[in-house]
Amino acid sequence: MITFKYLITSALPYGSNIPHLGNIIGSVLPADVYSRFLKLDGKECKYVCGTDSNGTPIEVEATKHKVEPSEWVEKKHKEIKKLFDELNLDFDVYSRTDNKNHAEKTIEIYNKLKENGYIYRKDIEILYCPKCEKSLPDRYVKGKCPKCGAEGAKGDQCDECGKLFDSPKELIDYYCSSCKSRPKKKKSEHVFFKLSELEEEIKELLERKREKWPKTTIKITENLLKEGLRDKDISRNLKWGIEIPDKPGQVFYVWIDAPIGYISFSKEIGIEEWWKDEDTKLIQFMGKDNVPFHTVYFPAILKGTREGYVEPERVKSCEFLNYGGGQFSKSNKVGVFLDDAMELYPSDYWRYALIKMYPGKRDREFTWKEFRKMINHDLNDVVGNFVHRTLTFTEKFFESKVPEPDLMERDKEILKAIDETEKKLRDTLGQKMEFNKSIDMVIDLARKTNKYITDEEPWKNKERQKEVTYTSLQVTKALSIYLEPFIPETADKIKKFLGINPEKLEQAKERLEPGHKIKGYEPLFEKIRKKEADKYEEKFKEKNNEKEVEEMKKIPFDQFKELEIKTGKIKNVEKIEKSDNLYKITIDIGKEERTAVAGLKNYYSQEELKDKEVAVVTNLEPAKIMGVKSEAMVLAAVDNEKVSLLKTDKKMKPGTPVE
RNA sequence: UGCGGGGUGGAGCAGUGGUAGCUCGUUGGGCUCAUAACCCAAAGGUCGCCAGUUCGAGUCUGGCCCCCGCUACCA
Repeated sequence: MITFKYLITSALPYGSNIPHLGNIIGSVLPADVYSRFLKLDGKECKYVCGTDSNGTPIEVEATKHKVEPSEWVEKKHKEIKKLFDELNLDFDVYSRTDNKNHAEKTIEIYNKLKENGYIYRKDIEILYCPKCEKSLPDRYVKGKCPKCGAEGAKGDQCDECGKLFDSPKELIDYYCSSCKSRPKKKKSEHVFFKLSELEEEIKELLERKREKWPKTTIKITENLLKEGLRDKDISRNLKWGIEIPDKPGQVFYVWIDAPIGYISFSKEIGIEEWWKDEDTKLIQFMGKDNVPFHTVYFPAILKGTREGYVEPERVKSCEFLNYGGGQFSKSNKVGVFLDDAMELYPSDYWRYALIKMYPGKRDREFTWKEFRKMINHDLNDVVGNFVHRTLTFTEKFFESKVPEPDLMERDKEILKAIDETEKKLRDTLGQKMEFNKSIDMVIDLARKTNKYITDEEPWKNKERQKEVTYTSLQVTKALSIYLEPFIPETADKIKKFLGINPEKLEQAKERLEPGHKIKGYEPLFEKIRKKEADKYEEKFKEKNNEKEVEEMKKIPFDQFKELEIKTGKIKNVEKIEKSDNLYKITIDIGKEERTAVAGLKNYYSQEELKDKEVAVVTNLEPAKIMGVKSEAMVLAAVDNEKVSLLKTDKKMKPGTPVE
């Protein structure tokens, strides 16, 4: 019989900040539950993970805090590791991608790809910020969205209207997001990976795994393949990252090196060869946004080495857990983060609630109300109280010893339910990875037994005391085992109460011997009061607002002076074809006339605008918007619903400077 | 724009052709061993809308309306 090796990975937490609840339930927690379950079932299983320590956001975050990226990552990595420890995530290795071992592995794989002809170079045009002295990835360029006119649209996509940009240069008045100055265009030679040549192999991979991967994973991958795979730019003009050996000054794109972390971390614990062992089952956990990297890019890279790496057996992706009507956001700090969480409640509270909320099928919302309900009702009332009453019976009726029963049909039914729960667990958790359902099965066992106790009334029916106590104790023991993958601290507590130390899933079927003495007990959980939950709801709402204020950046006066603002008189207004909101406006600014493209159509009619005297920025770099060259920018007060042009309150000559 | 997911009693969800279910909440009752807990019962749904297939549809088909997500660096 083949003994499979189970290699569990979860998407690497990104080291720019502390993960939030969404990050936890998306990857590290389900992977932990799963690997704990496999280990409990006696499988050979390793869970590898680590901090993704490279890339721009970390560099940006470090700069913001005036430290070196290495220092920043060092700090965050330690914090994250400590928090994960508190959450009882049972990694076999939790490393990081900014160590030597990882860099070597990445370079080794890159060299293999190069040997096999999958690497080439090409010139591309990038944006470079002279002030920050660095090139800007799309997301770090901001500007006004040419479609909806929203300010602060990111270079890859406008958050307001969803418009996608091929290049951040499509933005009106684009600027560097960190220093607000105007980036310059620059040519740069980049390294490309011939992903297109591996398209067929990836398609074959998908076909092979069609039965095994979950539906969402398949869909996302199919979608990607439908559009056809394009070669991938794998280099970045950054300092912080793994330097490309034959391309000094450039580092690997983080998504190239990050998944390689799974391999390099495995190496650290001496199981690198699992990656080329056909008996290895690679099981990967991640949020849905990470799927392409695990079903397409990473497998393509591994295939490109021609070294027989294993394919992912299962790629479990999860939908998003949202907060306050939107997504949790690392960059905007919306929602509850792991450090907040661990300060407030015990690890098992979070583990339980998050698993229950596991967004397997659709996005879900984290609410404090629901959190409180889950803890108070499921954990406290059902599990906690069940264990407590069972142990009380044992103490009161039988001097803390397991009684010798004379089992009736009803008792046997409950005992049978213990064994059935194991089967259900294997199915819902082991096979189907339905996290929320699987923990429900376990809680149900306690629920069912609670009902049985109430029906049998052992406090009244003295002749039934033995059987009911015996049976409830067996259930309690089973719970201490079944709960372990989900809420290990609680499971351990119950084991201590009972004075046992089972380590395998099958042991749930072995009964506690009559005469066995229990060690003692205390309440397992404490309820969350309504006031408390309400307070936190308020608190984490406020947090948002603070953040917005923080984002307001001060600029030196000199920078302001660089802007040339003048009064101008609108001469002519034309609609721009195919545009929802744009006008082409001709403005008299004194010595000359300028053309401006402005998003005003939804707010002003052509007639209203004509002959208006307005404030105009006249020294912006011209930008082409919807095919029209815009050489000036009309200033206006902008709200979500209203837009009001700025104009002088006395009559001024067109072209008068504004200071 | 394209793609995906979803719309089931007050809330959160399960349910892929055969009497509409679970947890919470509400109301009433039981019990009093236990952490004001536990147990029972009731009320509450024309399963988003329309048309079709079928002996029979929440479940299949077509159209429509809403919500949400993804669209290649937020799990």
